[in-house]
Amino acid sequence: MKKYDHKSIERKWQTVWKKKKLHSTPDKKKGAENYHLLVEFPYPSGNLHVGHWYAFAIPDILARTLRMQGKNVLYPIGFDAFGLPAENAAIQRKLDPRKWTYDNIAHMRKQIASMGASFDLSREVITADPEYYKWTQWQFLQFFKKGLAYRKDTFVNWCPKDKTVLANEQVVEGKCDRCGSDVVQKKMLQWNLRITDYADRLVDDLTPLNWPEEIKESQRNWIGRSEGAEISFPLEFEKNDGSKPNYLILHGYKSSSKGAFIPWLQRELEGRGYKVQVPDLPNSDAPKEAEQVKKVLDSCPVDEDTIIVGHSLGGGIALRVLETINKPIAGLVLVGSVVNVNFPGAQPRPFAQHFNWDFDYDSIKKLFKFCVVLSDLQEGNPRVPYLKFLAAKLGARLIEGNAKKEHFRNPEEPMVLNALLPHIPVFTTRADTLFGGTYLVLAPEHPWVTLALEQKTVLANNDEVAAYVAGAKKKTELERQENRDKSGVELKGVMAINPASGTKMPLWVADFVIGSYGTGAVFADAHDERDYEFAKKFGIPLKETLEPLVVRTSGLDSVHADEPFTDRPAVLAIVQHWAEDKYLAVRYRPTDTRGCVSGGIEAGETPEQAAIREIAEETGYTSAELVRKLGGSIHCKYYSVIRKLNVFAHFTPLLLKLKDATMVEVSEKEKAHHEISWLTKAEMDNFINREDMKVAWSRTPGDVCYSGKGILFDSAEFSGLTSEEAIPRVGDKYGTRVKQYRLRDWVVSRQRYWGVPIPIIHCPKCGEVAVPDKDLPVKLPAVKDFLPDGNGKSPLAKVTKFVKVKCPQCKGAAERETDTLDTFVDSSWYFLRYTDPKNKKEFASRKKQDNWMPVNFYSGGPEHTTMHVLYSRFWHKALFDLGLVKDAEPYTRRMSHGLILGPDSQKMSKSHGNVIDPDAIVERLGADTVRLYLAFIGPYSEAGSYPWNPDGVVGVRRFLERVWRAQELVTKNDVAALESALHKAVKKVGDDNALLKFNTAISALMILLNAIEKEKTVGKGQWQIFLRLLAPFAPHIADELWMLSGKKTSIHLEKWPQYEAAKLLEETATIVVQINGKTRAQVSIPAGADKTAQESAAKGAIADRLAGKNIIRSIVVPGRLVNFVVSE
RNA sequence: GCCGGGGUGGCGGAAUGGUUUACGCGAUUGACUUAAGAUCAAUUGUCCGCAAGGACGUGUGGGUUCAAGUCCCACCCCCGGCACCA
Repeated sequence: MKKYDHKSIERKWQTVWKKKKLHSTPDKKKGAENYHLLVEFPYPSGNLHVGHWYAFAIPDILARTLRMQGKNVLYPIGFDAFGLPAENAAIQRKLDPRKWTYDNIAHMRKQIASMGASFDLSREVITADPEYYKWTQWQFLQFFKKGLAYRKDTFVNWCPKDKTVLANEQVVEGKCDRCGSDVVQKKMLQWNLRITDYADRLVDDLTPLNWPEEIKESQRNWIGRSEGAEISFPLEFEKNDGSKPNYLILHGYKSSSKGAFIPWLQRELEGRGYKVQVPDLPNSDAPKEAEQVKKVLDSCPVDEDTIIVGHSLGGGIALRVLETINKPIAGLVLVGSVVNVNFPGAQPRPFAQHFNWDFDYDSIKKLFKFCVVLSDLQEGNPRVPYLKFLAAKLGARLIEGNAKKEHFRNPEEPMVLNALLPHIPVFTTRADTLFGGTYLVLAPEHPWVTLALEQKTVLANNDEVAAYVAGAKKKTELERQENRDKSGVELKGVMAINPASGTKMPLWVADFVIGSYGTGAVFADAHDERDYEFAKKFGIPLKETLEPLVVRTSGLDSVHADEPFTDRPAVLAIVQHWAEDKYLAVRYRPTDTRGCVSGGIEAGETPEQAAIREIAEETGYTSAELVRKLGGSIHCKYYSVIRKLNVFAHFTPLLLKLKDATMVEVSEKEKAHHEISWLTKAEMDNFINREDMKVAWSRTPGDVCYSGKGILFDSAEFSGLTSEEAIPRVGDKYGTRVKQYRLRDWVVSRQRYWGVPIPIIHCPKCGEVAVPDKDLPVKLPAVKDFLPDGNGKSPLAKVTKFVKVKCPQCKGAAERETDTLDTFVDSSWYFLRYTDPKNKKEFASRKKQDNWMPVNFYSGGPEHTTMHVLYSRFWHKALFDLGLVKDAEPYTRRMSHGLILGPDSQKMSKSHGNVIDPDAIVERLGADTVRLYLAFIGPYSEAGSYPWNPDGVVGVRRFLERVWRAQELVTKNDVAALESALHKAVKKVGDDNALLKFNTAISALMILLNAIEKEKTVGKGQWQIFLRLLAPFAPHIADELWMLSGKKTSIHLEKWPQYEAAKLLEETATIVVQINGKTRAQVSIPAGADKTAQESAAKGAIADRLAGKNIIRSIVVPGRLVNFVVSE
């Protein structure tokens, strides 16, 4: 027999498989169900590491097993070829990123081939191929046309070193995840995808998916949905003379004081006690500026508290009125203001000649304290850009949104009222504490703060606030996170009104409130730790509106569902020692309740009397005296084991102190129930195991914040409700129910060269125009200089030939978008391309997709379980909504594999010097050994981390050597003694492979080989079954031994062996004999012996031990165990 | 802090409520060998004991059960996600 020569065997079979096209997968195979097994395609970094082996060679075991089991398995691979490293190589080593990438791919293809994996290489996909990215661009454009892709001026993470924008996930603790530089915030126009529109579906659709909870949970956390209410807090400005603002409302062209929203607005304002003037302007159908302005000046008094509101043409009148009277007013609000006839794109209007549009913006600007321009986005050109221009000229706040009816023509237009009545919208998940809200806190970035600071006159302490806001903005995200000491400044001269309680609430600005979450403002109350801490620090009054309610839901005293509650007034008595700094700890034995003395208040008793009585009854101490009451009531629902009913207890928590050790005798019953000890404060913290007692105990040092759920008081009609009941009701009454997400829209713009060009043309006339399908792909041009230009533009911006184009719509001069797409876009749909990789007309035909979608099983690394999986799920849903794919979810099953660590249990890295080079191990021990070792190291189904053990690899190599030698033991006839072991192995390997528990499957193979070696012989048929079990794990040696055993065709075309249930049983069963649950002996009995026989055999084995003892009971588990329960 | 997953020999890990530690590594002893390596055979949870045997043992403490790594309760620790998120 030759030696086991892995090199020649592996080379030989890899060549044979390739030649026979063993692994190219047909779209359909007769009698075989299709199965799409997906692994994350690699980035072509240039070298295959152990992690790649773990990611590719191990799922190959499943692919091969399923194929033998009759499935038509697609196991595809490709390259995620765009990305920063290629560009860095280009910059640092003056290499062409294209060449660098494709050379790496060529090298990695060879390395991948050395694994002996059954990849269908004919379907290989490379994201940097124009044939691929043509469809990335095409899909992006479908999203663009549907409004899912949009450009927005946003604060983005800017890495000053890489000179590029980073996605949130590329910022790790405030630093660039690539170079470690501090990330700064910079405002730039960026392409975004509206993933937030899909947030709800991305969360909800997780529920039915049969994925590990871990992965679903990380997706949910990343999306961070929370449900609550948005509540508005109206603002009131403090004026010395107590005067209020008054309003002057000017209607538009062909309108009147009864037009559009005006009557409604007038009612709303007057209902709030404001004076409102609404003049009817003369000749509204054929207006003249001078005439209308004169009417206003003559009939409408204006003072410094006046807010002038102009709708449409009334906006122009308002400007002229203000310019003419030339004295200070409170504010100016322009609602869909008339477009200046001279503005580019303005339409000719009949009244144009009677108006003069030459305003002195600079002097008008000085006359108002604030100015707001309302713009309805439905109006489009030219109004929307004009209002942008106008707002800039006036230094006004521009509010863009959607009116109820275009051009604010609905009878009710809330946008207008909201702009007139300054108010702060606040998001809360705890509307139940609204009545206790005593102040508001705004983020330093809050738009209202920005507005107030711009006006300068709104805040009495403008400079102080400005300084605080500037300081907060200067801090990086990291600094804000690190410094948890609360800081803040009060906004003086303005108060908010609590819409529920009517309380006046001071406003504060503080950087613990996050500008980008919710509305960037919170209402603060006594039942939130942060608000509590902040209020204590700055001396802001608080108001409690919640008494704790604890419902015991675990343990013997957990409430019984569907049973009524009996109310019970009670005391919780915390008792101090007379001399030491210790407290009386009571353990109530029947329910293992550990805490303090507690008990009901009898009729006619005060809580104090009840406490003193209970202390004496339970513990015997009689000298207790009240120290103080520990805050308000604590409510608790639990099941009373003694009284056998649900109790709703209302505890009065008291602190008492014993004067001395005087005691009376405790009744036997109480003694049996209560275990008494004296514990220090720290010991008490650990001792108490019931939430209600913990709440009482937490109050012993004094005033504390209770942030749990409870029962409302001082909350009008909501008093007496529980938090759960009150949250939706209060929210509905004083606000609207809304959902908030941590997830932000996906910024896909990258100011980099080596990526997919964004197929958009910017035309000065037509705006953002999609590149027509016939011009796709927009090819990435060759460039010489790969450095970003430092202004936030990609190197493409320097390629004039690329940039200068004609607008596809108006044929005028236009410019191309020069940003490229985030590589997460490339990898959001690659698996679809595998189904139809050569299609020139579509990214993949629906028919071909149907063969392989949804993916049956997606195996990947835990590092991709949040972002990549989330992005590709979003992408797929967006395609689904466009009718381009048939499923709303791309992956039926997703699993994360673990991480292979270096031999020192550290992450493999050059700096640690612990990198295992798979090529070297393959050279020395063979690919089969590496595959087998990695499969054996631990369960593939769990994302654990496993250190590489060099001795362990040698161990599995030893196993393969033994397999090799075992071919000498093959004889003609099957060996009966091996049948049971063989069939067990067939079952175990089949079952375990399906669950990805390759480690235990291999152990079953080892057990079988051990049995073969013990018998020193194995039947040829049995041997060939063993080889088929081995084939998925060690495909090369298995095929070689298969051939040596006399077969002519590849083992990988064979069927998976079947096991016979009857043959799983051993001929003799080993029975464990126990006495009182302790193992005392083992007996062998024939398999299938009945219970009685098993029992009597067991008795025989331990006859001496049973002598003189009384067998009360015997438990027989057939084929396994007999347990005799005996008494002495 | 919230959520999720875990905690079993010297190590990686096995274990439908039924012999804890399968399988492998390592270690110890022996055989072969001049020797080493390779290979083969045996031993290998801890403690007590000359032994037979016994006691203990799956993070800690309780509980349910004839029987608990597994089920229930409380707590501790480790890993992962989120985090001044209202």
